[in-house]
Amino acid sequence: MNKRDFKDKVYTELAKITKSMANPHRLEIIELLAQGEFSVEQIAEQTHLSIANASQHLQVLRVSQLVEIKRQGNFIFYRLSNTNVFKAWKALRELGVERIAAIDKVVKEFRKSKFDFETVTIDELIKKLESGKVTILDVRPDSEYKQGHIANSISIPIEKLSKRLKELPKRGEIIAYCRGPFCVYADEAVALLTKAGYKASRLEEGFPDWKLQELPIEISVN
Amino acid sequence: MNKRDFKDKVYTELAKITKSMANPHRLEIIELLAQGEFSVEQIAEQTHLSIANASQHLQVLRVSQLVEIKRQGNFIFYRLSNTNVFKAWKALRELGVERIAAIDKVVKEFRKSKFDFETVTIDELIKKLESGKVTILDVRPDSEYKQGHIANSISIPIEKLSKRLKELPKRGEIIAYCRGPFCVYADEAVALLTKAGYKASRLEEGFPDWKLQELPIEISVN
DNA sequence: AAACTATTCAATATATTTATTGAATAGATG
DNA sequence: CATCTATTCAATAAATATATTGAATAGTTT
Repeated sequence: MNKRDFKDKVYTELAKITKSMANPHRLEIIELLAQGEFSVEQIAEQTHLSIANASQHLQVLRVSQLVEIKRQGNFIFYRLSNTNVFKAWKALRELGVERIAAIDKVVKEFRKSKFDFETVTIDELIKKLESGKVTILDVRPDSEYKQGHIANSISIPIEKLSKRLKELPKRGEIIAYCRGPFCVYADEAVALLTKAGYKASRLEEGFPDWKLQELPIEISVN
Repeated sequence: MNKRDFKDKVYTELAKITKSMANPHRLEIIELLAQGEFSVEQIAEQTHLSIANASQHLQVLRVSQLVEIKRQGNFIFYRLSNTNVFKAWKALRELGVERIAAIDKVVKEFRKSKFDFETVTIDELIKKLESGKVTILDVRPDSEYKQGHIANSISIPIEKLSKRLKELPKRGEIIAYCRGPFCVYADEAVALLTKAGYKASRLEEGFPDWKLQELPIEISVN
Protein backbone atom coordinates (compact mmCIF):
# COMPACT_ATOMS: atom_id res chain seq x y z
CA MET A 1 0.00 0.00 0.00
CA ASN A 2 1.39 3.39 -0.91
CA LYS A 3 1.09 6.59 1.07
CA ARG A 4 -1.84 7.92 -0.92
CA ASP A 5 -3.88 4.71 -0.68
CA PHE A 6 -3.24 4.68 3.05
CA LYS A 7 -4.50 8.22 3.50
CA ASP A 8 -7.49 7.62 1.27
CA LYS A 9 -8.52 4.62 3.31
CA VAL A 10 -8.13 6.34 6.66
CA TYR A 11 -9.99 9.51 5.68
CA THR A 12 -12.71 7.53 3.94
CA GLU A 13 -13.35 5.54 7.09
CA LEU A 14 -13.35 8.66 9.24
CA ALA A 15 -15.74 10.34 6.80
CA LYS A 16 -18.08 7.34 7.11
CA ILE A 17 -18.27 7.82 10.87
CA THR A 18 -18.78 11.53 10.45
CA LYS A 19 -21.50 10.92 7.83
CA SER A 20 -23.29 8.62 10.22
CA MET A 21 -23.56 11.54 12.64
CA ALA A 22 -24.35 14.12 9.98
CA ASN A 23 -28.14 14.08 10.19
CA PRO A 24 -30.38 16.12 12.48
CA HIS A 25 -32.37 13.12 13.68
CA ARG A 26 -29.30 11.05 14.38
CA LEU A 27 -27.71 13.86 16.34
CA GLU A 28 -30.86 14.11 18.40
CA ILE A 29 -30.81 10.35 18.96
CA ILE A 30 -27.19 10.53 20.09
CA GLU A 31 -27.99 13.24 22.58
CA LEU A 32 -30.92 11.22 23.87
CA LEU A 33 -28.84 8.05 24.23
CA ALA A 34 -26.25 10.02 26.18
CA GLN A 35 -28.84 9.86 29.01
CA GLY A 36 -28.96 6.07 29.05
CA GLU A 37 -30.71 3.18 27.29
CA PHE A 38 -33.90 3.48 25.27
CA SER A 39 -36.03 1.13 23.18
CA VAL A 40 -36.72 1.89 19.52
CA GLU A 41 -40.26 2.87 20.40
CA GLN A 42 -39.10 5.28 23.07
CA ILE A 43 -36.51 6.78 20.74
CA ALA A 44 -39.10 7.23 18.00
CA GLU A 45 -41.48 8.92 20.40
CA GLN A 46 -38.88 11.25 21.89
CA THR A 47 -37.58 12.35 18.51
CA HIS A 48 -40.96 12.50 16.77
CA LEU A 49 -40.02 9.91 14.16
CA SER A 50 -41.96 6.95 12.84
CA ILE A 51 -40.78 3.64 14.28
CA ALA A 52 -39.49 2.43 10.92
CA ASN A 53 -37.62 5.65 10.31
CA ALA A 54 -36.10 5.66 13.79
CA SER A 55 -35.04 2.08 13.23
CA GLN A 56 -33.36 2.98 9.96
CA HIS A 57 -31.41 5.78 11.58
CA LEU A 58 -30.43 3.44 14.39
CA GLN A 59 -29.13 0.95 11.85
CA VAL A 60 -26.92 3.65 10.39
CA LEU A 61 -25.51 4.39 13.83
CA ARG A 62 -25.09 0.70 14.50
CA VAL A 63 -23.18 -0.01 11.31
CA SER A 64 -20.74 2.75 12.18
CA GLN A 65 -20.52 1.32 15.70
CA LEU A 66 -21.66 4.43 17.49
CA VAL A 67 -24.43 2.55 19.29
CA GLU A 68 -24.85 -0.94 20.73
CA ILE A 69 -27.94 -2.96 21.55
CA LYS A 70 -29.18 -5.14 24.36
CA ARG A 71 -32.25 -7.35 24.22
CA GLN A 72 -34.59 -7.33 27.19
CA GLY A 73 -37.92 -9.11 26.95
CA ASN A 74 -39.62 -8.06 23.78
CA PHE A 75 -37.63 -4.85 23.52
CA ILE A 76 -34.29 -3.94 22.07
CA PHE A 77 -32.50 -1.23 23.98
CA TYR A 78 -29.99 1.06 22.33
CA ARG A 79 -27.11 2.81 24.05
CA LEU A 80 -24.02 4.76 23.02
CA SER A 81 -21.18 2.33 22.59
CA ASN A 82 -18.60 4.58 24.21
CA THR A 83 -18.01 7.95 25.84
CA ASN A 84 -16.01 8.95 22.77
CA VAL A 85 -19.33 9.16 20.93
CA PHE A 86 -20.61 11.72 23.40
CA LYS A 87 -17.27 13.53 23.25
CA ALA A 88 -17.56 13.85 19.48
CA TRP A 89 -21.16 15.07 19.75
CA LYS A 90 -20.11 17.57 22.41
CA ALA A 91 -17.27 18.86 20.25
CA LEU A 92 -19.62 19.31 17.29
CA ARG A 93 -22.22 20.96 19.51
CA GLU A 94 -19.71 23.43 20.90
CA LEU A 95 -18.29 24.12 17.47
CA GLY A 96 -21.80 24.79 16.22
CA VAL A 97 -22.86 27.07 19.03
CA GLU A 98 -19.66 29.06 18.82
CA ARG A 99 -19.37 29.22 15.01
CA ILE A 100 -22.88 29.37 13.69
CA ALA A 101 -24.67 32.49 14.75
CA ALA A 102 -27.93 30.91 13.62
CA ILE A 103 -27.75 28.27 16.35
CA ASP A 104 -26.81 30.60 19.15
CA LYS A 105 -29.50 32.99 17.96
CA VAL A 106 -32.21 30.35 17.85
CA VAL A 107 -31.31 29.09 21.32
CA LYS A 108 -31.12 32.55 22.85
CA GLU A 109 -34.30 33.80 21.18
CA PHE A 110 -36.28 30.72 22.11
CA ARG A 111 -35.18 30.98 25.72
CA LYS A 112 -35.70 34.71 25.94
CA SER A 113 -39.12 34.61 24.32
CA LYS A 114 -40.36 32.04 26.77
CA PHE A 115 -38.24 32.24 29.86
CA ASP A 116 -35.43 34.80 29.96
CA PHE A 117 -33.50 33.63 33.01
CA GLU A 118 -29.85 33.46 33.87
CA THR A 119 -28.08 30.16 33.40
CA VAL A 120 -25.35 28.58 35.50
CA THR A 121 -22.42 26.64 34.06
CA ILE A 122 -21.03 23.46 35.58
CA ASP A 123 -18.01 25.36 36.87
CA GLU A 124 -20.25 27.93 38.52
CA LEU A 125 -22.38 25.21 40.08
CA ILE A 126 -19.29 23.59 41.59
CA LYS A 127 -18.39 26.89 43.25
CA LYS A 128 -21.92 27.41 44.51
CA LEU A 129 -21.92 23.94 46.03
CA GLU A 130 -18.76 24.76 47.97
CA SER A 131 -20.12 27.95 49.45
CA GLY A 132 -23.88 28.22 49.69
CA LYS A 133 -27.05 26.28 50.16
CA VAL A 134 -27.96 24.80 46.79
CA THR A 135 -30.61 22.27 45.86
CA ILE A 136 -29.91 20.42 42.62
CA LEU A 137 -33.07 19.39 40.82
CA ASP A 138 -33.18 16.75 38.07
CA VAL A 139 -36.27 17.28 35.93
CA ARG A 140 -35.67 14.51 33.39
CA PRO A 141 -37.98 11.51 33.22
CA ASP A 142 -37.61 9.07 36.08
CA SER A 143 -35.94 6.33 34.00
CA GLU A 144 -33.15 8.67 32.97
CA TYR A 145 -32.58 9.82 36.54
CA LYS A 146 -32.30 6.20 37.64
CA GLN A 147 -29.66 5.46 35.01
CA GLY A 148 -27.43 8.17 36.40
CA HIS A 149 -27.75 11.60 37.99
CA ILE A 150 -25.72 14.31 39.72
CA ALA A 151 -24.89 13.23 43.28
CA ASN A 152 -27.42 14.45 45.85
CA SER A 153 -29.83 15.76 43.26
CA ILE A 154 -33.57 15.46 43.77
CA SER A 155 -35.68 13.91 41.02
CA ILE A 156 -38.95 15.55 40.07
CA PRO A 157 -39.81 14.95 36.40
CA ILE A 158 -40.95 18.17 34.79
CA GLU A 159 -44.56 17.13 34.28
CA LYS A 160 -44.96 16.42 37.98
CA LEU A 161 -43.17 19.49 39.22
CA SER A 162 -46.16 21.77 39.72
CA LYS A 163 -47.81 19.25 42.05
CA ARG A 164 -44.68 18.41 44.00
CA LEU A 165 -43.31 21.87 44.69
CA LYS A 166 -43.62 21.41 48.46
CA GLU A 167 -40.82 18.82 48.34
CA LEU A 168 -38.36 21.60 47.60
CA PRO A 169 -36.82 23.77 50.32
CA LYS A 170 -37.84 27.43 50.16
CA ARG A 171 -34.49 28.55 51.53
CA GLY A 172 -31.41 28.73 49.37
CA GLU A 173 -31.15 28.41 45.62
CA ILE A 174 -32.43 25.74 43.24
CA ILE A 175 -30.44 24.71 40.17
CA ALA A 176 -32.47 22.64 37.72
CA TYR A 177 -30.83 20.49 35.07
CA CYS A 178 -31.88 18.10 32.31
CA ARG A 179 -30.40 16.46 29.21
CA GLY A 180 -28.27 19.20 27.77
CA PRO A 181 -28.20 22.77 26.50
CA PHE A 182 -30.97 22.16 23.93
CA CYS A 183 -33.29 20.45 26.38
CA VAL A 184 -36.01 22.78 27.64
CA TYR A 185 -37.25 20.82 30.65
CA ALA A 186 -34.93 22.80 32.91
CA ASP A 187 -36.13 26.09 31.41
CA GLU A 188 -39.72 25.14 32.08
CA ALA A 189 -38.79 24.16 35.63
CA VAL A 190 -37.10 27.49 36.30
CA ALA A 191 -40.11 29.36 34.94
CA LEU A 192 -42.42 27.41 37.21
CA LEU A 193 -40.19 27.72 40.27
CA THR A 194 -39.59 31.43 39.83
CA LYS A 195 -43.30 32.05 39.55
CA ALA A 196 -43.83 30.12 42.79
CA GLY A 197 -41.35 32.35 44.59
CA TYR A 198 -38.24 30.19 44.50
CA LYS A 199 -34.79 31.46 43.58
CA ALA A 200 -34.01 29.19 40.66
CA SER A 201 -31.80 28.95 37.56
CA ARG A 202 -30.91 26.26 35.06
CA LEU A 203 -27.66 24.43 34.48
CA GLU A 204 -26.39 25.35 31.03
CA GLU A 205 -25.10 21.88 30.22
CA GLY A 206 -26.70 18.50 30.91
CA PHE A 207 -26.07 15.41 32.96
CA PRO A 208 -23.77 13.76 30.37
CA ASP A 209 -21.47 16.81 30.46
CA TRP A 210 -21.26 16.56 34.24
CA LYS A 211 -20.53 12.86 34.04
CA LEU A 212 -17.85 13.33 31.38
CA GLN A 213 -15.92 15.56 33.77
CA GLU A 214 -15.97 12.71 36.28
CA LEU A 215 -17.82 14.81 38.82
CA PRO A 216 -19.75 12.89 41.52
CA ILE A 217 -22.74 10.96 40.21
CA GLU A 218 -25.13 8.33 41.54
CA ILE A 219 -26.84 5.42 39.82
CA SER A 220 -30.01 3.76 41.12
CA VAL A 221 -29.64 0.00 41.26
CA ASN A 222 -32.56 -2.39 40.57
CA MET B 1 -41.84 28.92 18.05
CA ASN B 2 -42.77 25.69 19.75
CA LYS B 3 -40.45 23.21 21.37
CA ARG B 4 -40.33 20.89 18.37
CA ASP B 5 -39.59 23.64 15.86
CA PHE B 6 -36.82 24.87 18.12
CA LYS B 7 -35.21 21.45 18.32
CA ASP B 8 -35.59 20.86 14.60
CA LYS B 9 -33.84 24.13 13.82
CA VAL B 10 -30.97 23.54 16.22
CA TYR B 11 -30.29 19.97 15.14
CA THR B 12 -30.64 20.88 11.47
CA GLU B 13 -27.99 23.58 11.85
CA LEU B 14 -25.69 21.25 13.75
CA ALA B 15 -26.19 18.57 11.10
CA LYS B 16 -25.20 21.09 8.43
CA ILE B 17 -21.87 21.70 10.16
CA THR B 18 -21.35 18.00 10.62
CA LYS B 19 -22.21 17.35 6.96
CA SER B 20 -19.66 19.93 5.91
CA MET B 21 -17.00 17.85 7.67
CA ALA B 22 -18.38 14.50 6.52
CA ASN B 23 -16.23 13.99 3.44
CA PRO B 24 -12.80 12.37 3.24
CA HIS B 25 -11.24 15.22 1.27
CA ARG B 26 -12.63 17.87 3.55
CA LEU B 27 -11.35 16.06 6.62
CA GLU B 28 -7.93 15.91 5.03
CA ILE B 29 -8.12 19.62 4.24
CA ILE B 30 -9.05 20.38 7.84
CA GLU B 31 -6.09 18.41 9.12
CA LEU B 32 -3.82 20.22 6.69
CA LEU B 33 -5.14 23.64 7.67
CA ALA B 34 -4.54 22.77 11.31
CA GLN B 35 -0.86 23.32 10.44
CA GLY B 36 -1.39 26.89 9.25
CA GLU B 37 -2.41 28.81 6.15
CA PHE B 38 -2.37 27.42 2.60
CA SER B 39 -3.38 28.68 -0.82
CA VAL B 40 -5.95 26.79 -2.89
CA GLU B 41 -3.19 25.54 -5.14
CA GLN B 42 -1.18 24.22 -2.21
CA ILE B 43 -4.23 22.56 -0.72
CA ALA B 44 -5.08 20.92 -4.03
CA GLU B 45 -1.55 19.63 -4.40
CA GLN B 46 -1.28 18.30 -0.86
CA THR B 47 -4.61 16.48 -1.04
CA HIS B 48 -4.26 15.29 -4.64
CA LEU B 49 -7.35 17.11 -5.82
CA SER B 50 -7.92 19.20 -8.93
CA ILE B 51 -7.90 22.92 -8.21
CA ALA B 52 -11.57 23.32 -9.08
CA ASN B 53 -12.53 20.40 -6.88
CA ALA B 54 -10.43 21.65 -3.97
CA SER B 55 -12.03 25.06 -4.39
CA GLN B 56 -15.50 23.53 -4.24
CA HIS B 57 -14.71 21.69 -1.05
CA LEU B 58 -13.27 24.86 0.40
CA GLN B 59 -16.50 26.69 -0.42
CA VAL B 60 -18.43 24.07 1.52
CA LEU B 61 -16.18 24.61 4.52
CA ARG B 62 -16.46 28.35 4.11
CA VAL B 63 -20.25 28.39 4.01
CA SER B 64 -20.34 26.45 7.26
CA GLN B 65 -17.76 28.87 8.67
CA LEU B 66 -15.14 26.27 9.47
CA VAL B 67 -12.51 28.12 7.45
CA GLU B 68 -11.65 31.74 6.75
CA ILE B 69 -9.69 33.40 3.96
CA LYS B 70 -7.05 36.05 3.63
CA ARG B 71 -5.94 37.60 0.39
CA GLN B 72 -2.21 38.08 -0.20
CA GLY B 73 -0.97 39.18 -3.60
CA ASN B 74 -2.53 36.96 -6.21
CA PHE B 75 -3.26 34.18 -3.75
CA ILE B 76 -6.06 33.44 -1.37
CA PHE B 77 -4.96 31.72 1.81
CA TYR B 78 -7.29 29.51 3.79
CA ARG B 79 -7.07 28.80 7.51
CA LEU B 80 -9.23 27.18 10.17
CA SER B 81 -11.49 29.82 11.65
CA ASN B 82 -11.10 28.60 15.21
CA THR B 83 -9.49 25.97 17.45
CA ASN B 84 -12.95 24.47 17.96
CA VAL B 85 -12.70 23.19 14.38
CA PHE B 86 -9.55 21.29 15.21
CA LYS B 87 -11.12 20.09 18.46
CA ALA B 88 -14.06 18.63 16.56
CA TRP B 89 -11.75 16.97 14.03
CA LYS B 90 -9.66 15.57 16.87
CA ALA B 91 -12.74 14.18 18.61
CA LEU B 92 -13.90 12.51 15.40
CA ARG B 93 -10.42 11.18 14.74
CA GLU B 94 -10.16 9.67 18.20
CA LEU B 95 -13.66 8.25 17.98
CA GLY B 96 -12.75 6.66 14.67
CA VAL B 97 -9.47 5.18 15.76
CA GLU B 98 -11.01 3.77 18.92
CA ARG B 99 -14.31 2.57 17.43
CA ILE B 100 -13.55 1.47 13.91
CA ALA B 101 -11.21 -1.50 13.82
CA ALA B 102 -10.69 -0.86 10.11
CA ILE B 103 -8.94 2.45 10.77
CA ASP B 104 -6.71 1.20 13.55
CA LYS B 105 -5.89 -1.83 11.44
CA VAL B 106 -4.99 0.17 8.36
CA VAL B 107 -2.79 2.53 10.37
CA LYS B 108 -1.03 -0.26 12.24
CA GLU B 109 -0.54 -2.43 9.17
CA PHE B 110 0.77 0.40 7.06
CA ARG B 111 3.25 1.38 9.75
CA LYS B 112 4.32 -2.16 10.50
CA SER B 113 4.75 -3.08 6.87
CA LYS B 114 7.04 -0.17 6.24
CA PHE B 115 8.52 0.91 9.54
CA ASP B 116 7.55 -1.03 12.66
CA PHE B 117 8.87 1.31 15.34
CA GLU B 118 7.65 2.31 18.74
CA THR B 119 5.77 5.59 19.04
CA VAL B 120 5.83 8.15 21.84
CA THR B 121 2.76 10.02 23.05
CA ILE B 122 2.76 13.70 24.00
CA ASP B 123 2.56 12.77 27.68
CA GLU B 124 5.55 10.47 27.33
CA LEU B 125 7.52 13.14 25.49
CA ILE B 126 6.89 15.62 28.30
CA LYS B 127 8.33 13.15 30.79
CA LYS B 128 11.33 12.44 28.60
CA LEU B 129 12.01 16.16 28.30
CA GLU B 130 12.10 16.47 32.07
CA SER B 131 14.58 13.67 32.57
CA GLY B 132 16.83 12.86 29.63
CA LYS B 133 18.56 14.28 26.64
CA VAL B 134 15.98 14.54 23.86
CA THR B 135 16.19 16.22 20.47
CA ILE B 136 12.81 17.14 19.01
CA LEU B 137 12.80 17.06 15.23
CA ASP B 138 10.13 18.72 13.08
CA VAL B 139 10.06 17.09 9.63
CA ARG B 140 7.18 19.06 8.14
CA PRO B 141 7.74 21.46 5.26
CA ASP B 142 9.53 24.65 6.20
CA SER B 143 6.45 26.89 5.83
CA GLU B 144 4.52 24.88 8.36
CA TYR B 145 7.39 24.92 10.83
CA LYS B 146 7.55 28.70 10.52
CA GLN B 147 3.87 29.07 11.26
CA GLY B 148 4.30 27.28 14.59
CA HIS B 149 6.35 24.45 16.08
CA ILE B 150 7.19 22.75 19.35
CA ALA B 151 9.51 24.94 21.40
CA ASN B 152 13.20 24.13 20.86
CA SER B 153 12.52 21.73 18.02
CA ILE B 154 14.87 21.54 15.05
CA SER B 155 13.43 21.85 11.55
CA ILE B 156 14.63 19.49 8.85
CA PRO B 157 11.93 18.84 6.24
CA ILE B 158 11.71 15.15 5.48
CA GLU B 159 13.00 15.38 1.91
CA LYS B 160 16.19 17.06 3.10
CA LEU B 161 16.79 14.82 6.08
CA SER B 162 19.15 12.32 4.47
CA LYS B 163 21.55 15.10 3.47
CA ARG B 164 21.39 16.97 6.75
CA LEU B 165 21.82 14.12 9.23
CA LYS B 166 25.03 15.61 10.61
CA GLU B 167 23.05 18.49 12.13
CA LEU B 168 21.60 16.04 14.65
CA PRO B 169 23.41 15.05 17.84
CA LYS B 170 24.40 11.39 17.97
CA ARG B 171 24.00 11.29 21.73
CA GLY B 172 20.59 11.02 23.33
CA GLU B 173 17.28 10.30 21.72
CA ILE B 174 15.51 11.89 18.74
CA ILE B 175 11.75 12.30 18.67
CA ALA B 176 10.42 13.19 15.23
CA TYR B 177 6.99 14.72 14.72
CA CYS B 178 4.87 15.99 11.86
CA ARG B 179 1.24 16.89 11.15
CA GLY B 180 -0.65 14.22 13.05
CA PRO B 181 -1.15 10.51 13.56
CA PHE B 182 -1.95 9.89 9.87
CA CYS B 183 1.04 11.81 8.58
CA VAL B 184 3.91 9.54 7.58
CA TYR B 185 6.76 12.07 7.40
CA ALA B 186 7.75 11.23 10.96
CA ASP B 187 7.67 7.50 10.22
CA GLU B 188 9.96 8.01 7.26
CA ALA B 189 12.27 10.11 9.42
CA VAL B 190 12.50 7.44 12.12
CA ALA B 191 13.26 4.78 9.51
CA LEU B 192 16.04 6.91 8.08
CA LEU B 193 17.48 7.86 11.46
CA THR B 194 17.40 4.35 12.86
CA LYS B 195 19.22 3.07 9.80
CA ALA B 196 21.86 5.74 10.31
CA GLY B 197 22.45 4.57 13.89
CA TYR B 198 20.39 7.09 15.79
CA LYS B 199 18.00 6.20 18.61
CA ALA B 200 14.77 7.62 17.23
CA SER B 201 11.00 7.32 17.53
CA ARG B 202 8.01 9.27 16.34
CA LEU B 203 5.50 11.35 18.23
CA GLU B 204 2.11 9.71 17.94
CA GLU B 205 0.17 12.96 17.61
CA GLY B 206 1.04 16.07 15.63
CA PHE B 207 1.90 19.69 16.22
CA PRO B 208 -1.74 20.87 16.44
CA ASP B 209 -2.37 18.41 19.28
CA TRP B 210 0.64 19.77 21.16
CA LYS B 211 -0.54 23.33 20.59
CA LEU B 212 -4.09 22.55 21.72
CA GLN B 213 -2.73 21.46 25.10
CA GLU B 214 -1.08 24.87 25.40
CA LEU B 215 2.36 23.32 25.66
CA PRO B 216 5.28 25.59 24.74
CA ILE B 217 5.46 26.54 21.08
CA GLU B 218 7.39 29.00 18.96
CA ILE B 219 6.38 30.96 15.87
CA SER B 220 8.85 32.38 13.35
CA VAL B 221 8.16 36.03 12.59
CA ASN B 222 8.74 37.56 9.13
C1' DA C 1 -46.82 -24.75 18.49
C1' DA C 2 -49.65 -20.57 17.70
C1' DA C 3 -50.23 -15.96 18.35
C1' DC C 4 -48.30 -11.78 19.35
C1' DT C 5 -45.19 -7.83 19.37
C1' DA C 6 -41.21 -4.99 18.67
C1' DT C 7 -38.17 -4.27 15.34
C1' DT C 8 -36.11 -4.63 10.81
C1' DC C 9 -36.12 -5.00 5.91
C1' DA C 10 -37.22 -3.89 1.00
C1' DA C 11 -38.93 -1.01 -2.49
C1' DT C 12 -39.74 3.42 -4.06
C1' DA C 13 -39.60 8.35 -5.24
C1' DT C 14 -37.29 12.49 -4.13
C1' DA C 15 -33.53 15.21 -2.74
C1' DT C 16 -28.70 15.89 -1.97
C1' DT C 17 -23.73 15.17 -2.79
C1' DT C 18 -19.84 14.53 -5.75
C1' DA C 19 -16.14 14.97 -9.55
C1' DT C 20 -15.36 16.77 -13.97
C1' DT C 21 -15.19 20.08 -17.49
C1' DG C 22 -14.68 24.49 -19.27
C1' DA C 23 -15.98 29.27 -18.84
C1' DA C 24 -16.18 33.46 -15.85
C1' DT C 25 -14.33 36.60 -12.42
C1' DA C 26 -11.65 39.56 -9.54
C1' DG C 27 -7.70 41.35 -8.39
C1' DA C 28 -2.64 42.15 -9.30
C1' DT C 29 0.94 43.34 -12.43
C1' DG C 30 3.16 45.51 -16.32
C1' DC D 1 -5.71 50.23 -19.38
C1' DA D 2 -4.67 45.57 -21.02
C1' DT D 3 -2.95 41.36 -19.64
C1' DC D 4 -2.20 37.75 -16.60
C1' DT D 5 -3.21 34.50 -12.92
C1' DA D 6 -5.40 32.28 -9.05
C1' DT D 7 -9.65 31.15 -7.86
C1' DT D 8 -14.60 30.50 -8.37
C1' DC D 9 -18.78 29.44 -10.79
C1' DA D 10 -22.12 26.74 -13.65
C1' DA D 11 -23.67 22.71 -15.81
C1' DT D 12 -23.79 17.97 -15.92
C1' DA D 13 -23.99 12.95 -14.90
C1' DA D 14 -23.44 9.56 -11.48
C1' DA D 15 -23.76 8.19 -6.80
C1' DT D 16 -25.70 8.49 -2.24
C1' DA D 17 -29.09 9.77 1.40
C1' DT D 18 -33.88 10.23 2.97
C1' DA D 19 -38.88 9.35 4.44
C1' DT D 20 -42.69 6.51 3.59
C1' DT D 21 -45.16 2.40 3.05
C1' DG D 22 -46.17 -2.16 3.92
C1' DA D 23 -44.29 -6.75 4.40
C1' DA D 24 -41.00 -9.85 6.84
C1' DT D 25 -38.56 -11.48 10.89
C1' DA D 26 -37.09 -12.98 15.36
C1' DG D 27 -37.89 -13.64 19.68
C1' DT D 28 -41.70 -13.82 23.66
C1' DT D 29 -45.57 -15.17 25.64
C1' DT D 30 -49.56 -18.03 26.04
